[in-house]
Amino acid sequence: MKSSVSPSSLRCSQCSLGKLCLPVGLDPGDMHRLEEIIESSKSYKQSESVYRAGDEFRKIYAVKSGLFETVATDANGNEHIIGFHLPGELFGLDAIYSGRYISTPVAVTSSVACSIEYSELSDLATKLPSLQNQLMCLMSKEVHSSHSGVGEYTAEQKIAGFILSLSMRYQQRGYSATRFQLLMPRKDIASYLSMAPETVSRMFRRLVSDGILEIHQTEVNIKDMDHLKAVTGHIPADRVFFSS
Amino acid sequence: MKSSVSPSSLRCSQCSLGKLCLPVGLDPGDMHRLEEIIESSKSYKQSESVYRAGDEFRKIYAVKSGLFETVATDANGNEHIIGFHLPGELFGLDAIYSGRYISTPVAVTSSVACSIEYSELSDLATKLPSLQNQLMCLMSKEVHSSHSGVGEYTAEQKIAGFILSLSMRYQQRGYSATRFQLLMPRKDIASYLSMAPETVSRMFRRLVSDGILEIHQTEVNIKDMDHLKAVTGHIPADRVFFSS
DNA sequence: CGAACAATTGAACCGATTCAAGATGCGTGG
DNA sequence: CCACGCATCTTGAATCGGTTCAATTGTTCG
Repeated sequence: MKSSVSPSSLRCSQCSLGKLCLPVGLDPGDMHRLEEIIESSKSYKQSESVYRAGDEFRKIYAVKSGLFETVATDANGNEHIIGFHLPGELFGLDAIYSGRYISTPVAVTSSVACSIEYSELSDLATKLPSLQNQLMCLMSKEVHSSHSGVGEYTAEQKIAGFILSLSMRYQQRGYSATRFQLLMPRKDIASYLSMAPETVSRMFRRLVSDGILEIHQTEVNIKDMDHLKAVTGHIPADRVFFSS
Repeated sequence: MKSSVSPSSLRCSQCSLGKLCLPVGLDPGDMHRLEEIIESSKSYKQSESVYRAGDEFRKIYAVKSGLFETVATDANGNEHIIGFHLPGELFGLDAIYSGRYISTPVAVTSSVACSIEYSELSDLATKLPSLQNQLMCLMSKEVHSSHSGVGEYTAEQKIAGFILSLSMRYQQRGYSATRFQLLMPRKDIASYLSMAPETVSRMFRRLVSDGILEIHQTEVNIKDMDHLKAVTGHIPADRVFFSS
């Protein structure tokens, strides 16, 4: 039996999301059926949580505007930021396995998100192979991103990599790659990167004094992208891989 | 439209794999159709690689026996171990997104793996909703595992968590949870945990002198599981989450 | 304007790395 | 079967990066 999905079509070259924050690459008819199961958007005030870790998994969410961060509590009761979710990105996908959400998404600023009942999405994916492929692609990307941060990095490399990751993700969603807002507090960046807030400050200062960045309050301006990439010394989450 | 997939059935309570190293939970007929697309097993000698980072993505692989580790090269040319794959576990899933493998799986000892053409699996999943669900579940588990290691941990916690993770994964596959072989060299454990090989030795020594472990060459014996869990101080990859 | 919180800066401390040396295990050949 | 050589693992001491603690500056908002 010849496969109906060619290898090249497996590649998810365009995972950026339309205004409905869902994968594109579907034909208009399929897209319409997808839109039908998307629930209406909901606004979240600052510090408001979408659901709580431990809640039963039912929906996945897409950020429409603002910023969400996911918080997980470890066995010792310490909270860790395990991810930031920019407009166009999804969260809740990691709950499929256990059937319960493993982290709590919190709105960093006033934000808007929409949701999709996973069981309905799953059903629809059965009927629309291209949607199924998009979903697998999204999940794979998550795995990819999780792994790309692995390794031994200095505090400077982690900060540079963090800024670079935000830059690429904003760019992919159609925003500027060189100017954007750092909406999350320093202590949350610190938690996400597993370092002290003081170190975050010091590394920002170093990157600024090296002429790589400009930072004024929450506003970031990347002055020397090449130099920034050189500092990271690792494979960014969204980097195209090359054969070695 | 009522969903045909109830929320409870979304939970992948039994992700352990049968002798064919693929998800169970399929009815016999479906299982048979799945078996048909599984390619014959292949043996790999020590240090032999299954594919290379950068190769075009076509297949996913399941470990039948032995041990594989995946190696990624960062932008500076440094190699990092980003994962170990025990019998019954899959690798190659992170390549769906980019269409190319991002890491090179290497046999740590003489090992056996089988493969499945992803396009055929993807096609079949369209026809078998339960298979699609199993695939999503597996991917979700990968994301889950990747996140669970996030956070600031001491060298001792990382080593304890590593041993605990292996223990749970071996147990899930029907092996002993307290006695198993540490087939990978210390330097690869060190790379995986982002620490110096010397520190791996020191931490093993500490856990042994605390009466938590016994280690003789590659043989590990967990003497005090509760104490081991207490030392980790984080949420192991396979731990059932609780609401806080 | 002033209070409360967030971010920055400085100095001492600590854990992990690095460098160097010694021990152990293992395959090979005498 | 033992001796040798190589690789891996272990152990010790000095160094370094990041944390911690403490104090200051900056920012936001009632």
